[in-house]
Amino acid sequence: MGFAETFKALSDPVRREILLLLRKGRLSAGEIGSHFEMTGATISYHLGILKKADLVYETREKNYIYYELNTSVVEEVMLWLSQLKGE
Amino acid sequence: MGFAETFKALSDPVRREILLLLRKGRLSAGEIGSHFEMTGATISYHLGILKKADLVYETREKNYIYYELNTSVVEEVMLWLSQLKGE
DNA sequence: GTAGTATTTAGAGAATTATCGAAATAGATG
DNA sequence: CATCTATTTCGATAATTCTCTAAATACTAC
Repeated sequence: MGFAETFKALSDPVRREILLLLRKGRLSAGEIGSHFEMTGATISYHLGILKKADLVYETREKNYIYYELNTSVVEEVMLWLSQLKGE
Repeated sequence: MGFAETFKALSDPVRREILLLLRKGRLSAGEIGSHFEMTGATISYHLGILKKADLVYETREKNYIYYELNTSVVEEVMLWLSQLKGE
């Protein structure tokens, strides 16, 4: 939705790391979790925040939920930032 | 320093608003504060965070402390974000 | 339907953050 | 130096955030 949610979502190092992981393509919640020393519940919490910020979206398949980057919101953030420099 | 501090600094709506105010040029702490319904102490707290994140710098003059945008860090943030999209 | 795997939701505690009022610092001016 | 203005720092509190464990949901496969 608004920038508030997006910037908030980007402000956590775990969530930024998740976004970086997703650069190479979609991953299931479990695969994402395996990169961190945290419970699945905590990862799910972070994924929920990223999802609410529209930074990722999910696709359900079989037993899994796959997460994928949504770069269009990244663009919007960059646009917001660009108004700080020059113009 | 690191992105952690910068993104954290950007994650608060008051601080983002302060950055927008500074687009038009430097402002004293008091002038910045006059745009918000908060005590000077709180504004000072936010300015401290922006300063630590290198998003603003201060110049002291007379009785005042003026704050000014530091756009170079904004560039770095945009660079970080750009790695999420493309390539 | 039962059992098993993947993930989320709920509830709770610890840590961090935003805010305030009051006191402290810095500089200007009489 | 005494006082006034601008700003920050301190100590405390309320709110938010991150993390966990345990329980719930969703889907698969037998």
